[in-house]
Amino acid sequence: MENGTTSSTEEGFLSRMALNDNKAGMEGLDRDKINKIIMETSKGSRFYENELKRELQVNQRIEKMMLQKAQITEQQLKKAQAEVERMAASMEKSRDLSRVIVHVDMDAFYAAVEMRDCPELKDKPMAVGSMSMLSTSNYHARKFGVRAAMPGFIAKKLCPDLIIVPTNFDKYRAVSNEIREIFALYDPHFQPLSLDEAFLDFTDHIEQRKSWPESLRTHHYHIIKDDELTTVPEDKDLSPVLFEDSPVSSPSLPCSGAAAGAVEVFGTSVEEAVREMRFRIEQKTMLTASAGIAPNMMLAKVCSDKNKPNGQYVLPSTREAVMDFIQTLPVRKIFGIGKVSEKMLNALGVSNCSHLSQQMALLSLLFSDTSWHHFMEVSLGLGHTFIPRHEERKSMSTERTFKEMNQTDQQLALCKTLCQDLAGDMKKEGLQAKTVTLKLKNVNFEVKTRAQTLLYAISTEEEIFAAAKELLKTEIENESPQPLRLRLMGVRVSAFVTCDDKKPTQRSIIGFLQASKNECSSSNQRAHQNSEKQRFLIQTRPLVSQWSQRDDGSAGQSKQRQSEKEPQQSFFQRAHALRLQLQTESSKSQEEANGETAPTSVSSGVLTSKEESETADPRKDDDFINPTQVHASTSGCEEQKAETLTCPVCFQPVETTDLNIFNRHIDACLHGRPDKPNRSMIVDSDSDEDDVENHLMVPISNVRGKCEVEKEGEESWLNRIPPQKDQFQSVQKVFLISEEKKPSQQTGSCNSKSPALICPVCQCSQETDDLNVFNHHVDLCLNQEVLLELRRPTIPSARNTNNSNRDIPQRQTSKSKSKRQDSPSSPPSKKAKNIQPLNTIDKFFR
DNA sequence: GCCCAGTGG
DNA sequence: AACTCCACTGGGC
Repeated sequence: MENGTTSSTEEGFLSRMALNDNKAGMEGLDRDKINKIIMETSKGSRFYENELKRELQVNQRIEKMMLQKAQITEQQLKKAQAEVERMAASMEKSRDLSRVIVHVDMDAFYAAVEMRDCPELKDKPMAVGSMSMLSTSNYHARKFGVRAAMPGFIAKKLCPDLIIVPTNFDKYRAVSNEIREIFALYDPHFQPLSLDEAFLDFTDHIEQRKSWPESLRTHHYHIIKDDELTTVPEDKDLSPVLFEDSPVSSPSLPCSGAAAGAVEVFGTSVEEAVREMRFRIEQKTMLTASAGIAPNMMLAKVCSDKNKPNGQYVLPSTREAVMDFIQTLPVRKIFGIGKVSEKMLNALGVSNCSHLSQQMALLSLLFSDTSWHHFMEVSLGLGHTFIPRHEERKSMSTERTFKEMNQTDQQLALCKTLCQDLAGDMKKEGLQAKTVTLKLKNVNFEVKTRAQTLLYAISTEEEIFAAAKELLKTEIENESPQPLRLRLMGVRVSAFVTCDDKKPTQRSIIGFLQASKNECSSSNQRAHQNSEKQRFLIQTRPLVSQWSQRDDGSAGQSKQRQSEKEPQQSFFQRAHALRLQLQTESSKSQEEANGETAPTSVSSGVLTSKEESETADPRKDDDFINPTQVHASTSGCEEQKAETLTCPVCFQPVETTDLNIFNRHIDACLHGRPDKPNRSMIVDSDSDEDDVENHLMVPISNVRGKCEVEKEGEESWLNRIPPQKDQFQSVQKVFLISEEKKPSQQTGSCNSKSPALICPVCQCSQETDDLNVFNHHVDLCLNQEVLLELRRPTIPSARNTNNSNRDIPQRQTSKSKSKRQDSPSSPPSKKAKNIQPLNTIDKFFR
């Protein structure tokens, strides 16, 4: 704790190479001895030299930071302290202790699987991997300092008797599927982090479990017979104890002798439920798992490590328990704080979480807003209280390490092979990408990446290689006349644009609702399937609102927003932005009513031969918004009277200019007449999330210069928002473009079966798979919880102060940024009691 | 959009 | 003699 991995600085530096014993089963090792062996084994290698270099860079970073620290004035610190306290208070208000989050983690997973399948290994130190890298080790080996992410040859030095078993991922995947089946029994929306761990939300299960009869909580012991699991709870004995020094599996169970008919009855508490889950995992796979139970994900993750292996730890859902727990927690235990961050924090005298809160003012001046906000949450024991749903992958890559390769032809050939592999993988998932990135590592372990974004999406080996080859050639030329001396090459693709229905991957409502603009809208795809009529492609442009920006990973800020493409907005961003928009509009509706914002006329304008010819172009797949299209589509618009708005549900004009009223009408339509065919139902009786999305989008478009267009019996709305008039700089466009794509490009559908739906606002599970009903519920939640808060007039103005500058003198800037970030819960709180749910949303957005 | 660095499994 | 592969995030430019 005191000097974690930095103890071996007697060697000079290289703390980054020292043993990281921050892992279960590695307590009380002779670190100095182990580090000595590690260093001696590594010294002089190119790898070591490179690590030395990187260590130096980190040290320079720290020096720079200390210099900054030295320049901080008392006054600045004071001011920062005030800000920190304000922030802490507002975060405190967001504390939600009502959820029961569980993190499950298999014990030494790969190693355990191998030991199970080869019992001779059970008593021996073993690891899974190769001489160059280990994936994991058993607890026996950990005593020697052998651990995951350590090269095998070093491990062998530490433990000459170590047995290294090659990885067998197919086997691990199979076991993983087995345990996931069990996870799903407790939370169908569990979130896997890797093959062997997952987050589960037990809240609902616990609630239901209360009324379960004993029979539902009774489980049989299984035994092994002829290499097969049977459920006969008799005779034989099964002792899947993998770790000699770990408590006998489930100490509370009647031990394995398992008298005839051995059963175990589990209680109704959380602990019992989790114990039951672990019991089932063990019975099914003969492998043990550990679990952490806590009110949020951050804490649950830490807790699962607490009683590893084969144990569990409950952190009571009280503020006191949480705060006590957090105080002594080493910062390195926090997910996201690795060796570099730890070292930087250590340099500031911060090694555990109580230091974290003590030094928060200082940290707020030295770290980025995102960083110190995260620190702050950690120090308060806050974390995500609901589990985000699985999202679409963002990139796909393949890379290979090899002996020095310096021949150009070899390098090109390898590059081609990589592209081939990658194209194969992309095909499996039906992906098309626009960005190709080449990764190179030279023999000195220096890594370079070179990327190129194309105007259109690609997927074949030839296409990828064409881009990768150019990147590679450039690097070769840059190096010439010296040869490029490589030890690794990789190719990655990203900026995906397709959506394929071959893989009905289990996606959450959020995932479904996520609009990747470049994707074919599946509702439209379905529209094509369902009606042989001309297709419509509804295109959206990103809504850029301050708040919604936070969603895309909190960082990218403008990264994605600035680019004209890939908005990747979540359903929530949209809903949020919609409310924002409605709110603004509502307050301005008077002015607008007098025609100042004459609706920009847009019309189907349709599709002209030009369009049609464009569809033949592969680029068309991008569905990018082409100004000429926009323009073309404005030709035949009919302006609608300012006094009426057309309801996208019932298609009736609503005589109002008050957008709140209008919005209520829409809600009423959805709610009061769920059976009435609405737009989404027309498009697709299978009603998927994109339809919901469209429902949400349409009113937005109507809000501003609305213009209804009729085309072949289907309505759509097009509009343009003059950005200069939009105080949020929110832009929402819906374009109507005729599509004549080849069927093969259109048939994609992002799945259709709705999973059980959980409202991201109130987090209640909604007993419906009707997305209109669900949407209505979300609408209500948003209305109640968000709209009210959004009415506060201070929010929009924060936008203008959006310079990101983290120098200390610019504290002001940083503050306004942070103010913006926590604005949902900052002071002006006549709605104080509404703050809680808002912060939940806030979390969601991160 | 490009690139590097950090993190975790 | 020998230090992976993959995905993602954040920040600087």
